[in-house]
Amino acid sequence: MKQRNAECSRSKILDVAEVEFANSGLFGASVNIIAEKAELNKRMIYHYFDSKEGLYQEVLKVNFNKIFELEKNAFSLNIHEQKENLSQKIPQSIRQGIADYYNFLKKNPNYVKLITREELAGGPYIHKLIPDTFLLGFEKLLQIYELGVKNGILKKGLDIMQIIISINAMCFIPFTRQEMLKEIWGADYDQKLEERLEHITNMILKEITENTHITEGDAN
Amino acid sequence: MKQRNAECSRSKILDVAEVEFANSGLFGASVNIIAEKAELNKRMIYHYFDSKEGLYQEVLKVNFNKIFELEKNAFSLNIHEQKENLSQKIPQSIRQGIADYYNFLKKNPNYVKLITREELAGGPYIHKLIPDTFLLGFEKLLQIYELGVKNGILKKGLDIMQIIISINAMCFIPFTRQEMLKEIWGADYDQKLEERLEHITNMILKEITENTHITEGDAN
Amino acid sequence: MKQRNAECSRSKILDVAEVEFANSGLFGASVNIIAEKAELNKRMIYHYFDSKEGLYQEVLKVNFNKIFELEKNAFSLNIHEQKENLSQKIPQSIRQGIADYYNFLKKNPNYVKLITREELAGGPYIHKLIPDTFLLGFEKLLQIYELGVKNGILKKGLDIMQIIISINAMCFIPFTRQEMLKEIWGADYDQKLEERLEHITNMILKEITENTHITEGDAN
Amino acid sequence: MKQRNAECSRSKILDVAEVEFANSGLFGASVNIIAEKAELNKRMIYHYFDSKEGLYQEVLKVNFNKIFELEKNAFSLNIHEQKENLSQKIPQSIRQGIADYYNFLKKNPNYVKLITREELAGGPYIHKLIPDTFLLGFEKLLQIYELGVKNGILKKGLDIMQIIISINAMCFIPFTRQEMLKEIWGADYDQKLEERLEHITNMILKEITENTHITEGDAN
DNA sequence: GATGAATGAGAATTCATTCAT
DNA sequence: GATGAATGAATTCTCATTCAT
Repeated sequence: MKQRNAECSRSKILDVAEVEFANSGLFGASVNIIAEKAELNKRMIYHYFDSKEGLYQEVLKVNFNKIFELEKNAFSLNIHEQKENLSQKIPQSIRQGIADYYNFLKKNPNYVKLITREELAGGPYIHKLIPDTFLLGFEKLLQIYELGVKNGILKKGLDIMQIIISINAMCFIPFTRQEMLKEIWGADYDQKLEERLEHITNMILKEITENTHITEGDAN
Repeated sequence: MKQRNAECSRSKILDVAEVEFANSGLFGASVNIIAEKAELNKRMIYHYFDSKEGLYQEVLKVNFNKIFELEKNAFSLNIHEQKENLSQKIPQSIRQGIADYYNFLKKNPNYVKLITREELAGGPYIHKLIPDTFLLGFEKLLQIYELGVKNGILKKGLDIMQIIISINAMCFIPFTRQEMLKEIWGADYDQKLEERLEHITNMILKEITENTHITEGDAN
Repeated sequence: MKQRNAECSRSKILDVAEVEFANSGLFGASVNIIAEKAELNKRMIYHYFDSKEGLYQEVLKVNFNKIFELEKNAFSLNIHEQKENLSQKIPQSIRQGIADYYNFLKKNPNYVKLITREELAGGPYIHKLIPDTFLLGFEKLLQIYELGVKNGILKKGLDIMQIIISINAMCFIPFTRQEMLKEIWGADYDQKLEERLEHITNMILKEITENTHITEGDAN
Repeated sequence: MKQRNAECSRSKILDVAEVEFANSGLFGASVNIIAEKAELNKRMIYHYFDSKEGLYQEVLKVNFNKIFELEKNAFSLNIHEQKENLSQKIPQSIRQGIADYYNFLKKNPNYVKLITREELAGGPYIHKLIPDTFLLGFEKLLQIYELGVKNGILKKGLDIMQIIISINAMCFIPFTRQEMLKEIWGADYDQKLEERLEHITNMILKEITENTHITEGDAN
């Protein structure tokens, strides 16, 4: 395991670096500590990633690939389906999309932290690649919204970007403040985290669907 | 005269440091650059604040004082007022409380960034002082909620903490991703920022008030 | 002397660095050793010169300034003097110019070594500043040669650049191979070094003057 | 077949290393770059030469062997030849010796650079092997000089070492400053290089032969 | 014979900090 | 109060070299 396995060494460094960069930032993280925790010689970091910055960028890239992967299946809805189903399928698709996203973040809290840190710094590394990080995972929601409006299922005239921003915000925050919430919620942490998804979904569906459609309550 | 200079130097350092720490973090910020931008000798920083960490803590403290100041007037509602007004006053108070908070963040984006960075790092400096940073500015909302429930104005059984967390999240996010939004929204930035407050308020009131009460639409 | 004297510290570093770079080259020299020998903290090198390379360039600059200073007085000859003196004055001026140059190199063997190292490496630092390092100290010789030819004192049709190159070569070599010659010549080293100037001057004057003019032998 | 490859690898490394050491010095040259340029694995360098230093010494050795080879035929003059020919043969032999040496350097500029770098550093590697690098290629000149003096062809009382040093200097310099001269002389470079040999030879012969003997002009 | 992974020593450089004036 | 010189520890990074395959 430890001996002479390039792929293993490389990914070990990446894993450790992800945690360090997420928790301490590009500057706060130390190459020395990353090497130590990866149980590898410091030199290997430069062997595989050229520089601390190179490693950082690779960590970002790996994380983006994860979300890109998610995006492929996000908000799946066959637009050509029969109309009679839409009033159920559209809210269901939104509900599912938010859940997928939220659960992705729950599994990848470092993704949240890395993105947030990048954004705080003005996004020196991402913004060239990804102009609008809010849309990551939500590209298809724009089409679904239009479809929903056309069929009288979703409210028209909404600024859908504001809604996407709010979804992001509400889904991100338990992971940007993970440490604190773990302490505050204590044993309830896992429970509260699950409830939070329901809370977010309800708020969003209430905001986005026409009042005549019943969208919540049946999920619990 | 000299004393005034001293005061001026001190606050100049604080102002510069706030920006640097907000944008670059405790480790990313450089004492040299802070001194340069403050147009003062590096030595002065140690004179007034003992260390970089000392300066950082003072910056945090200054920012907390601002929000404590806000808190004094937040969600003002004389609980002993006549009951017939409550159905209007409670939503109005909530609306006002969110607006005050949001406008405070708009005026103090560094506050947002500093808190967020602290939380990302696990809050090594704040958590001893402030166990729950979500409550900053929202202590009174808990009481108002209970009053609202007792009077049948607000929905009962809500997890009010989830709602406070969501207010925080939705209000914070335009300032944690300020740079990106400035670029994306361009000339509309100010307009969108104002609209966002309305968006947040509507979502929260819709979530928190009983359906029979009309809470939105009359604010514009 | 050692305490808090910027000028002194700076020049101490320069002096030590000159020796180190001359003997070991830009890459062979060590910042650590330079700091040690200068009895100063390594950090000061970066304080005053930004980088090892910056220090190296400054050392070159200092050495060029020395030769520029020499150049001002080199091959002094008032061209408007009466012609009857020229047959003596021109050879005398050449003799003096070579002697000044040679004695300069004797006093500044590091100059020789630094230039030679630069040239061996293709002159990455000098060539932008000084396209033709052979001419350093010999700019005026070109005019004197023309004057001498016009007055029938110096041979016409000579490639004066080849001669300047040869003067350079013959004057440089005892200092590029200083260590070896010190060992070979032993106690005679100083004596031989003086004789060498005579040897060079004689060869050059023999090459450059018309045969009818007696130019050597009266100098000893 | 494989053995041939081995031989090829070894000499490829040597060739590349010669260039690198000549242009960048022992410290400036990088084992990595040598391996890259030789299109071989770095490990091979250690396989064949044990260490960077070992490789460097081998490069020096190879270059010395070249000049030793030259020396065998240098300044060829059968001392027992009839005296009536000596007045022609001795100058001719000197002329030939210088030309051979000069042309050797022209073909092996790296030899020049390597030796010069060694000397600049105080000759840590050569001086144990070769106490007097000036004599490389000129051992026989000492005997020829004595023969010339005895026969009244060469000036007596000359310090022949100074002359050998000057030959070295004048022959070396176009290759220690090769890059610069290529730029300055441009298209004339090859022409000037040839003329330089004539220039050197004439100066030396003028210096060394009795005035009564005509030594130049008839060689071209 | 050949390769790429791995290493430890040491390089240059930067940092926060303190001293002397 | 203010300044620039000086410091030592730690940082990032590079080097020659060795190991395992």
